[in-house]
Amino acid sequence: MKIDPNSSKDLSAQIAQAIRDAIISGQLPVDKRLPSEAELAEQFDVSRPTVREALKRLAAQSLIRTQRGATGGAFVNRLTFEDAYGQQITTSTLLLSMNAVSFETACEARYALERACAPLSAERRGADHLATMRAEIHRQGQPGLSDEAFCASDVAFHRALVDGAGNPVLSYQLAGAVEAMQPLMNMITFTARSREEIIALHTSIADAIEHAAAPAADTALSALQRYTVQLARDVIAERAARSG
Amino acid sequence: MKIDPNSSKDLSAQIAQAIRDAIISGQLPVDKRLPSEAELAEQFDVSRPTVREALKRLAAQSLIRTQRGATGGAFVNRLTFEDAYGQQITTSTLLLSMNAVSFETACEARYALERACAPLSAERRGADHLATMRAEIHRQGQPGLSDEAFCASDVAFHRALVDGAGNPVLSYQLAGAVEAMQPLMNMITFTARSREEIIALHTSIADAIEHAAAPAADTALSALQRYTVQLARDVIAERAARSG
DNA sequence: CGAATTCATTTGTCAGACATTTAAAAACCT
DNA sequence: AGGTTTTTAAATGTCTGACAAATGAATTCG
Repeated sequence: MKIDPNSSKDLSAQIAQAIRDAIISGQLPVDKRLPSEAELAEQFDVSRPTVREALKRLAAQSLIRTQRGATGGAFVNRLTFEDAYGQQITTSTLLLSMNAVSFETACEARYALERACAPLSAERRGADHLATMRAEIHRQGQPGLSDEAFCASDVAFHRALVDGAGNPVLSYQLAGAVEAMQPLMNMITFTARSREEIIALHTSIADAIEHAAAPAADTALSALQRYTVQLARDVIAERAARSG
Repeated sequence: MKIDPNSSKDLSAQIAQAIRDAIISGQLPVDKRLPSEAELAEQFDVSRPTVREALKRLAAQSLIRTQRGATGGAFVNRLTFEDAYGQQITTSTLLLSMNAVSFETACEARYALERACAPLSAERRGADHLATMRAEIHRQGQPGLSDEAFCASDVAFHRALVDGAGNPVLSYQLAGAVEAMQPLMNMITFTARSREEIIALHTSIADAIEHAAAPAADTALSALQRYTVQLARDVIAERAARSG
């Protein structure tokens, strides 16, 4: 393999891309051991620190894992759904916080995706998913629950709804949408009144899922979306009034 | 800032996490310049190569960018939707190829999400989105089109449908689902007969979007999903018969 | 034969050096 | 004085060489 030393990119970036391409194309199968750092350095005709920087780039994307010792080295990592969840959540969170995405836009995307899961969840959810939803609703009604705990419970409720669809690819896609919204949601659920309303809507959703009533679930989710957006508008308007 | 040299993790991983947390929490705003590598090395009490490995990890996630020269350094990067698309596509592709996700599961997730976009797209799509969809349908009918080109056109068609919803967060989420399916789709669209059927369904979808007929779009998308799944089943069955 | 030890391999970390890029400061010429 | 060229300083990019630490395998010893 060869690397262009006159490219605009770093050597380590080029090497990382070359290895990444080999992994994506299947040339390097899962659990395959890469050559040692010294061997890679010789193959690419660069120094070991440069190879190491390339490997760290790949490790940051969970594409490889490394092990020390005699039989150690860098191995192609099987990307698990859990790894992917984490990356998706980090990326989605930063995307929303850094790009001035309006609350309504984020909310619309989230509920559109969630409504897509609802019919599948109504059809297939297990007893455990329903039990989780009920338990989280109960927790949300506890007096003295902090805003952070309420939002975490809210996330858990919606995760259970999504997981009920029994499709890990969908769960992965939704993880980012649901969890990345949490910081934004934190701003608008600080009054006791809004909690009551949200709990009532959650109950409607759980009822619909329990009775495999997909249209009712869709209706309740739409209502929750409308209510959430309205709350956000009120909060923003009140803030503007107070500061203006 | 301090780092635990006895942790199970690499020093560079710990340092990367510390800086990542600072970015996510907002302590380090967009375009803020990080201390120089030499200063970071002193602050964390490690060597410069270790700091560099940490920075490369962050660069791999598009969290920072670096610039050489007198006023250069590492800057907190604004994560663009485009960057996020790319990461999402890479992650989704590997997730599907490494985890023995069934074609049907992936297909279900993709069409569930796409059907979630369709009503919004029917309501809001611009003339450009519709024009793109029509142009791609026309291309798909050209004789002598390679399988790869047909699939690329298929992706472009569905991207236009999704982008028509006018919600960048949705487009971002769907990018992974649609593009990651392309390698899988490549396997099943190699006969002229299947192309005709797919083109007919694409036309139904475009018609529905043009006339803001959300239910019709949903029906056509469902039909396309069913047809795709059936094609995949046939292809798999035929392969089993030929090899068995 | 089994347990302890040695050994070789590989990643993790460090120190120091030089190359390259870049913008600002200084010097210079008109 | 003004504009151009040169110099300089600061920062990242890369290399060399070395040592530490972990780990499995080979070896030695009881």
